[in-house]
Amino acid sequence: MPKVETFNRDLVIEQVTNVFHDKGFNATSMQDIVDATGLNRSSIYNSFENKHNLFLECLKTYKSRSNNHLSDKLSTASNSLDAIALIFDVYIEEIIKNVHDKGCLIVNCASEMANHDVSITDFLFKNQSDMLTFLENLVSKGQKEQLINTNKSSKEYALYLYSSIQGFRMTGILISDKPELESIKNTIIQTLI
Amino acid sequence: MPKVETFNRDLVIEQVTNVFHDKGFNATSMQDIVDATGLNRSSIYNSFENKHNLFLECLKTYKSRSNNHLSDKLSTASNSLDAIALIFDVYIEEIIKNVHDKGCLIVNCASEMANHDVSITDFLFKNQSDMLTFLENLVSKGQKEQLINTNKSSKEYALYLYSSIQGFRMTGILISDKPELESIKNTIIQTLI
DNA sequence: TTAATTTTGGAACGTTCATTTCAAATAAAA
DNA sequence: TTTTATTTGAAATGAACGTTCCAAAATTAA
Repeated sequence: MPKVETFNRDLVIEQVTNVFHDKGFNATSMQDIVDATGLNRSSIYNSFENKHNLFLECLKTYKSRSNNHLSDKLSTASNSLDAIALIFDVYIEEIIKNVHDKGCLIVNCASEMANHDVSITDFLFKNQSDMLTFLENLVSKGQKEQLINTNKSSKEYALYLYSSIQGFRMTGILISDKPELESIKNTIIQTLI
Repeated sequence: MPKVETFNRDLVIEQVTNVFHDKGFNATSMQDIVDATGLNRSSIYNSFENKHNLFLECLKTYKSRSNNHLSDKLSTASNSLDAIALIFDVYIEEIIKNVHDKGCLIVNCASEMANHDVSITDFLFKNQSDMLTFLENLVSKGQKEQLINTNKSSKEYALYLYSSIQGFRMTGILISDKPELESIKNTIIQTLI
C-alpha cells in the first residue's frame, strides 16, 4: 500500500555520522545534515524524529560498526596480547588515514555531553561497561596464557587500558606522526608484559 | 578622565570559564554568560570583543591557573617520580571534588574545536608543546636520579604521560571512584619504575 | 562644577536555529 | 485504475543566537 522509504537508511546514518563526528553535536545544524544527506528536512524528521534521536542512532551505529571492525582485525591475532596491540594499530591506521583526525565520536561525545543528557549518559556508561568487560576478558586470557603479567588484576589492567585508549584517541587529534603513536602504543603494552 | 572598569576582570573570567567548562563552547550562549556574570551584554562586548575571544582568554587563564596550581603542589615533591605521581593526585582531587566532573577544559576544547579554528588549534599545539617539554624535563631528572628506568627516552615517556593524562581526565568524567582512579594512576607510574 | 570619557541598561538587529505544516508527488495494493 | 499510505518539497514557525546600537548613568580630571 504505502510508498516505501526510498533512501538508504544505513547510508544516511553514515553521512550524518560523518558530520556529527567532524563538528560535534552542538555545532552541527539540521541544515548541515540536510546538505550532507541530500534529503529533505521533512524526510529526516519523518524518519528520525529529531536531531537528538538522530545523534543517538549515529552513536549506536558508530559503536557497533567500530566493534565489528575491531573484531575483524582481532580475529587475526595470534594471542591476547597481540590482540590488545592490534587495538592500537587499528586506531593508528584510523588516525593517519585522515589528515585531521577527529578522534573517537564516543570520546568526543563524553567530553561534550556527559552529565547533561541522561540518554547520552546512559549510552556512555553502557559503552564504558562493555569496553571494560571486553578488555578484562582479553587481559584475563593473556594472563592465563602467561603473556601478560599478574602484577595487577585483569580488572585493573582493563581500566588502565580503557583510560589509555581514550588518551590515545585524544592524542591522535593533534599528533598524527606514526612513530610517535607507535611509541605510545609500545609503552602502554610494555606495562602488561 | 574616564569612568574605569568597575567589575573584577579576574572574577568575571573565572565565572565565564566555569560556564564554558560545564557546557563547552558551542552550547554556551551569550545569555548564559550574562547570567553567570551579572554583567550587561554591552560590558562583555566592550571588554572582551566577542564570544570567541572571551573563550580564548578563558582558555589561557585556565592554563596558567592550572599550571600554577600544579607547580605549587609539585614543589612539595621529594623527587621527580613523586612529582609525576602528584600530577595525578591533583587530578584525582579535582575529579572527586565535583559530583559530575567536567574533565579538562583544554582536553574538551581539543575534542570540540581542534582543526576547526586556527587560533584555537594554535593554542592547543602550543599547550601540547609546553606540556611535553615540562614532562620531558621531569622524566629526564627522574632518570638521572635513577628513579625512572631508561628503557625508553625521556621524550618517549613524556609522550606516554601526556597521552595518559588526557585519558585520565577523560576517564574521570564518568568514573569518580577514588580506588579505581588510584589504580589507573599506579599502573601508569609503574611503567616508569 | 564642568568637561571628558567610559561603562552601563535595555532594546533592537538580522541570522540561524530546530521543528512544524501542508499540499503535492509517489508508489504499492486493491 | 483507483485507493491508500507515505514520502517529499518548500515555505513558515517562533524561539534563540551573537552582535550592535545609543541614550543615560557614572566617574574622574580639570
